[in-house]
Amino acid sequence: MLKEERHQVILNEVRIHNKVLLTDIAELVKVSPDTVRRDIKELHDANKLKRVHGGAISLGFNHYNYANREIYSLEKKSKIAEKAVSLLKEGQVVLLSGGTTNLEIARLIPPYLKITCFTPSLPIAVQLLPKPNIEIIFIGGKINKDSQITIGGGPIGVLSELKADICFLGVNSIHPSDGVTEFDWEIVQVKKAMINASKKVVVPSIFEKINSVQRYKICDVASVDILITELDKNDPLLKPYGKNITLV
Amino acid sequence: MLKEERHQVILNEVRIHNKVLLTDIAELVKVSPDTVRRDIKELHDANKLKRVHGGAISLGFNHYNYANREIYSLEKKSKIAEKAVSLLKEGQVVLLSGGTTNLEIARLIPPYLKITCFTPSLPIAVQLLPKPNIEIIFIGGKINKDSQITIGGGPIGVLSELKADICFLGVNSIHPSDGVTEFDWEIVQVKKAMINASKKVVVPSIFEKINSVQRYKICDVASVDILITELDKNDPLLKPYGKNITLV
DNA sequence: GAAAATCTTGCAATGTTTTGCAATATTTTT
DNA sequence: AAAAATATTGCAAAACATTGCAAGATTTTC
Repeated sequence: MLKEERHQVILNEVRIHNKVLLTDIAELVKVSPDTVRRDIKELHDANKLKRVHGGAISLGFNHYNYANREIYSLEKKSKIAEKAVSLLKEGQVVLLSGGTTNLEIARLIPPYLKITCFTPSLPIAVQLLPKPNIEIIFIGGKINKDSQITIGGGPIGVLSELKADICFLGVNSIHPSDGVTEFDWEIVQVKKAMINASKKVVVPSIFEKINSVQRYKICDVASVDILITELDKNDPLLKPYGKNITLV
Repeated sequence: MLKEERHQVILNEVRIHNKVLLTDIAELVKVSPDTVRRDIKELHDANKLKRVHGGAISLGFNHYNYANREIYSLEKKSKIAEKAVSLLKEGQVVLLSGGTTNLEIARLIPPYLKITCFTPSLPIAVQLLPKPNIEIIFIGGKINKDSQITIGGGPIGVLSELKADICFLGVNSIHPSDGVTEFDWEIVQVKKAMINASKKVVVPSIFEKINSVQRYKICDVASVDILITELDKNDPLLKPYGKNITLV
């Protein structure tokens, strides 16, 4: 049995039971306890579980990692969010996907601006709550705990009946020829529905972190109307995107 | 059982009851009192709880940040929420309306209990988020900023297709002859839909505050299966409710 | 493609942590 | 102040972890 396979077995057990006993795994996959120990040590170092005397337990119990996931890039994020907010006009129907950049946008939306915001993101809804002039419509469904957005048929159904003026689509990866991609299949489905549900698609993203390709495709670059980054719109790095996209 | 697990059990008990008896834990997890003592000592050193003679208490417990009256009502609320949580069984589909008592229930749901929670309440969804075994379905729609729950056709539509095992219905007023009443018409509609969407309706409420009548009617007392209050179930004040309702 | 370097795994010797018990001290209750 | 409950301490057995090592597998280098 390959090491990778054992790792998957261990992580799966942790996922199901929130813990594993070292001896149980050793017996289950028929290797020495030493090997399992080394496996657990590796997974611990990779921050996939917490190694403890006698086995390992799930990280899950105290994970509030969403809030402080990427503090260092906050400044760039604010810059992007400011540009994004400047696109908003009174009376618009705005669709906000999840993600920390969109959360920052939500934070910066002026409280006196009368708009309607649709979102499947729990933190974004909470962020918008105190702004008196913003009408919030939460797109309900099953909550994905990693991304803290709703996924599945529910949200997709709601989105199919919506045509928002503008959509801020938080993305993990964008590439001139491979388009917008994502690593979670269910999130891809929601984001596809969001694109269909909007007249205009805006991607606000830290350029440094997004010029990459992930497993599943959301859409072509051509489906994106506006790309907002921390860079100047004339920056040569953005040249490959310039033909079909408005840069901000 | 791993040491880390015991620690989680202890912290969870402290979270729920604001205190633990050393002997109770020893019996619960079936180890010697000495071991529990050592566990509590460790958790104390890690500043997770306060070690005291005979067991441990919650850190926040003696902070007089609240007015006395609020602490008083918080205690009642916790008492009610504890009773409510004890009704839950693994695998159930649970419907939680909004309100502070239900928020307290959400707080006390053990993180290792595998249940599915439907809720239209933003704070309750956020409260449930870190509990790894709970599947959260947010009932989407337009958010009412006062109550922080979704209202209108969206939620009512979703609820019409649901049959939950149990519904915790937060209420403002209940009266033996006038039934359950509410002052906001839109919230009434959602709560009516919740009652229809559940096999069993539980009303958890501070008795002192609810024995009153408001503008709009949600349902008769007969539609409520279980009434949970801070009072003993044999308290004469509850007598008028006793005929059709199980008191807890 | 062969040799060298690296990685993986199980074993054994040694070190550490965990746990329950018993004897003794301290605190709380009556 | 005595009785009861809880804490502390030291100890020993068991469980678990660490380290170094060697045999075999895999990858890299030439």
